[in-house]
Amino acid sequence: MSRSKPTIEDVARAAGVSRATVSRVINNVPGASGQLRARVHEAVAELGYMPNQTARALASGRQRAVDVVAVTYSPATGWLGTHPYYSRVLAGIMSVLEGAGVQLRVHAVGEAGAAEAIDAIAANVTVGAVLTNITPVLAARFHRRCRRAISMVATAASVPAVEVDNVGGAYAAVEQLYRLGRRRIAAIHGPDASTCALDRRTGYARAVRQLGLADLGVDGGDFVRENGYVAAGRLLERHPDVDAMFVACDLMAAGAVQAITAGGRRVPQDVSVMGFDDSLAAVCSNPPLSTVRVPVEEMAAAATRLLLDGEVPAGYRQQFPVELVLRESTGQPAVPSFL
Amino acid sequence: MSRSKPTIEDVARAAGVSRATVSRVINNVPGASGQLRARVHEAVAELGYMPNQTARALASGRQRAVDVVAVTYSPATGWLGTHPYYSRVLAGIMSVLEGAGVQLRVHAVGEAGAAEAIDAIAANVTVGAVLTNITPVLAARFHRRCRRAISMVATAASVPAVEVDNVGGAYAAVEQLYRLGRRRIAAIHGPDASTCALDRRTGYARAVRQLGLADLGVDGGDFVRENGYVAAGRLLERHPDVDAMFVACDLMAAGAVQAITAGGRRVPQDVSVMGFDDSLAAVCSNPPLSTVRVPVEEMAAAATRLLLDGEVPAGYRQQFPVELVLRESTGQPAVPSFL
DNA sequence: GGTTCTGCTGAGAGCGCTCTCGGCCGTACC
DNA sequence: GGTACGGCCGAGAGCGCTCTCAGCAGAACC
Repeated sequence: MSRSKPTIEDVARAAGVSRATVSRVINNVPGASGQLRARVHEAVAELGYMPNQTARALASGRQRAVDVVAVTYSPATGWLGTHPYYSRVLAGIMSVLEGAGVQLRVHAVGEAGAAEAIDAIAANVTVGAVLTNITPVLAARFHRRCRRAISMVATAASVPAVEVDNVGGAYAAVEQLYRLGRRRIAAIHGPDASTCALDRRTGYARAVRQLGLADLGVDGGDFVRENGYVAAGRLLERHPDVDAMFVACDLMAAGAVQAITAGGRRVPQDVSVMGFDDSLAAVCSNPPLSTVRVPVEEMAAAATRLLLDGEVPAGYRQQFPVELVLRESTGQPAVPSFL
Repeated sequence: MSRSKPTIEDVARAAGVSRATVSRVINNVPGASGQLRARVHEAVAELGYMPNQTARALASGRQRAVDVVAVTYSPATGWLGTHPYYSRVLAGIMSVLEGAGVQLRVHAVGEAGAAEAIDAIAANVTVGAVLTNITPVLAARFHRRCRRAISMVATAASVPAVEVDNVGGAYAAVEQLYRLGRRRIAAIHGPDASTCALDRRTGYARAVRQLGLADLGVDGGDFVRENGYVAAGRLLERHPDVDAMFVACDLMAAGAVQAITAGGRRVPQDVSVMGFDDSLAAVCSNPPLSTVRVPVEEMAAAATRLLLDGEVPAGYRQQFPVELVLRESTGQPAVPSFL
């Protein structure tokens, strides 16, 4: 006891009461007189006692932790360091967890051995899990093992999800470029593996068809800036008359802006650029990016709240609105929108 | 048993062995014959058994989790969502934890009640804690409660830390601008509460003095882009002949670039800009930022490895090198450095 | 005074696992 | 044959806590 941390037993002995009473006091449940309460509090303070959360979790059967599961497909360094999306997810979850006495656990799952890792995580879920960047197959597997889960994008039909109208957002983005007088509106698409990317591609295709424009879409590949840079360069080479680009995510759009200006064209005068997400990359770009705002933080917060409220019904869906955010990359607004 | 998850007891019964044997098999420790091993594995597979990590942690006395503690001083939304630094810390930790069977727990601690929160976290540390953005007082408190801790910046003398030569980095940055022919080198400083910011300020001051230049430093405030934008605007107004800016962090530098170009000047021709950190903001800016690279991921990874190796000696320091990364914001390199 | 009721309190049985310890058996050696 | 030894295996004691349940006062009522 002198060396290791004091346990509830030590407190009980010091206060001259039973473990049960100490437990009642520190958990603030009724059934202990004011007198004993004071004695216990005194002993707690004196010993510097802090309850062992692990033991508490085991005994009560409920640990309070939300798990974030991110599947990483790229090499290794991946996900968190490189894409602002994940930070936003964590920030959204955190905002709900603060003060709720619930921990946040982060799991990165490599592609190899993903199934086993998923199983292990699912088996140890407590409050619930927020699934990020997960394939439908893995999502379904997780949900089969553990119902307390919700995905940040629509995946397998059974898996609860918060989602956003990617098709409509992309459509609105193209429409906005059209409204600004652009007629050669190209697109840089994201990876086919991402349903978000596919939906945004669909929205673009639908819009250009509806507006009677040429489909100038190219594959950009993964959601990283470099790909946006390369794709934009290729695009300008192939179609020098392009006057606008709709890019599948802000990070790629930031790369596209760099490529466009590096090639001697001006943004937005010669080529307007529209991103998607409204992430840090959008406001760090120069000029700042007009973009389709995806309320990632709000979505993650909502998902977390659902988990805290209990099991989420299978197949549950909550749709969030997207919103056009106009900054300078599509034409000078009256006042810079970011001040 | 039919409803709830199978326990080790169920597996033991199914395999016709004792709990101890099952434990030996699933933990892959010697002392079980190949025959029983097979039986147990079979039973595990059949029941879909997954060990309860909480019980395992309690029994063995060692849970395997690294805690990241971030103190948030700003309003609420704060830290993770807005500054790339934290993502990099998490990414660095993750890279070490992957496959080590160690969890990552994230704790955001508000300014109010920080002391209590710190105590609670310290009492439940297992592998150790990585302290981020913490004040010396809180860091010392944490370290007093729990030795298995390491800070991402040098704080109280007793608290182990990984650190970087901010003074030298700032000095080198200014020197580089000088070497490029700049003579009116301004600075946008970070918040006084940050020791990093103070050190970078010192490095700047020392450099301009040494080089015989005017000290054109202004306070930018917190490490956010908006502050960089505003400060750069103010700077250009006050000193229209400024031909370079050394900015305390990339995020602010990205804002500064926006303000400079919005004011009709060109980067780097009219004003060179040098950031600090080499974060996502540096490569998303346009033109991409020359910056002082702080190897945050490597530092976080090293800190994590130290914790995994055991208790870190009080007062431990590990210095990491900074490195000038030259991109276009200080003059066109031969080839774009980011391709 | 006897009964019932209520409110505190502590004993003790777990939660699901790890890990020590001792028993048992088979082999080796004298 | 007797002893020593080493490899397997299971019994059982925890890990630090929660929570039920029974006991025991003291108050209230007839």
